[in-house]
Amino acid sequence: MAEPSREAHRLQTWRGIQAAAIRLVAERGFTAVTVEDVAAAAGTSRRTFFNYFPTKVAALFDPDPELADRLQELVDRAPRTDDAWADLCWICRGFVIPGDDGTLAVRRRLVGDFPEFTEYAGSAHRYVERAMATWAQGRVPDDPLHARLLTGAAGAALSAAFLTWQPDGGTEEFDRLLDRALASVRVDPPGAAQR
Amino acid sequence: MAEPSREAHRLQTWRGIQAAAIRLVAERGFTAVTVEDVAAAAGTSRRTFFNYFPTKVAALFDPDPELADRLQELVDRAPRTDDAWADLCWICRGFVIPGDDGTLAVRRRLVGDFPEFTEYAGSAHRYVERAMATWAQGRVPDDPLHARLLTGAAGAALSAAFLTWQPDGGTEEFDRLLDRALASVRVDPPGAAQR
DNA sequence: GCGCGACCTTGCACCCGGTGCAAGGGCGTC
DNA sequence: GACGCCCTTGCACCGGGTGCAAGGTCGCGC
Repeated sequence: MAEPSREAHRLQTWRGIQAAAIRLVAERGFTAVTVEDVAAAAGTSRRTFFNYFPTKVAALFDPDPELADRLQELVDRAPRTDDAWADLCWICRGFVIPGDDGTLAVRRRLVGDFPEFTEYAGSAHRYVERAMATWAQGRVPDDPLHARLLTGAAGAALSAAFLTWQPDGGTEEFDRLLDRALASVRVDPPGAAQR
Repeated sequence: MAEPSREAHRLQTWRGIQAAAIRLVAERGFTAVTVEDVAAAAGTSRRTFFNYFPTKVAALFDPDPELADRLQELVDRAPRTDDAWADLCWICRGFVIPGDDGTLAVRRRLVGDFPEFTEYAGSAHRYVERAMATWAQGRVPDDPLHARLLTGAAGAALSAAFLTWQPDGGTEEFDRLLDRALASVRVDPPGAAQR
């Protein structure tokens, strides 16, 4: 209703497809759902599906465009202390909490119900890792090893917390798990003395 | 020559296919080479290719069976101190050095020449991560978060070192890079006090 | 109001990775 | 020498992903 004004309409179909994808996959499992099924359920064509999402997994895990914008802002607002790892942890903590309207739990349940998915869990948050990667590259441009370690370790913490988390109450809340995960990992600059 | 004795013959075709795959991909790039090309170059059929390798990437990155055995031995021989992270680092260091007959460099060059590959670099050493994952699970069975952090962080160190390394002399040797990477990351048990 | 251009949708044809099946051939064994 | 196992291969098929071209719709300037 009202006039969707193109851009709004586009966002609407985007969400329609993602919703359909998540629903169907949650019902039948990833492999048992074809792109065609999803497209049909969303009321569009197969070809249109690929106009919106480059791959089948993307339809499940790509972030809502509005959320993606907020993530970018978050990265831009990140603190810049002497401790790059601490700064990155700050970003990580910010990533999840604000935008969560339950989709995180849905995805976690997906992974739980269909183990085939665990391998996607990594690539799942690829967009997050990409954002962190560019951040790290800008942060320590003269030390690529350090930069890669930072994003890699943060990614490891994120996915460890995500996989350990049980949204239906078996464990602590996700943010607490993530805190613990981040707290038990340290990435020091190459020259620093450890322990 | 001699009588290949079935098992030996099998190993031989396995290596033939992997060699063909690596060679072709190094020449033309991953996407420009089809499974059919590889099979033909290895003197077998497309179908046979899939008898040996489950996926196209696997043909490039699956470890030589003999090497895989050695890796398993390595994991079994791993030390068991109070410091799980240190033990895991020991395993990591052992992973690469012994088996390296240049294939590591070849693969690194592949990734360098065809950026499309960087995303495979992670899954590339998936078998290593799998080995580490089962190790970690046995090592800290009561703390899944910690177990996942261990393998995740180790994986991050491995792939950071791998991606930073330039086999043609631009940087330090791979094992030194890996040492530095492992040294600058710490994973402590959840309860421990940091810093 | 008209017309034009940009964008969006869709169908179609195609490529290629991956799998099940079933037939055929070679090697090892009893 | 015969039987059985494994290995190979072709064939047919599914499904993900892409290029292309036609048609429709929205928005905008005139």
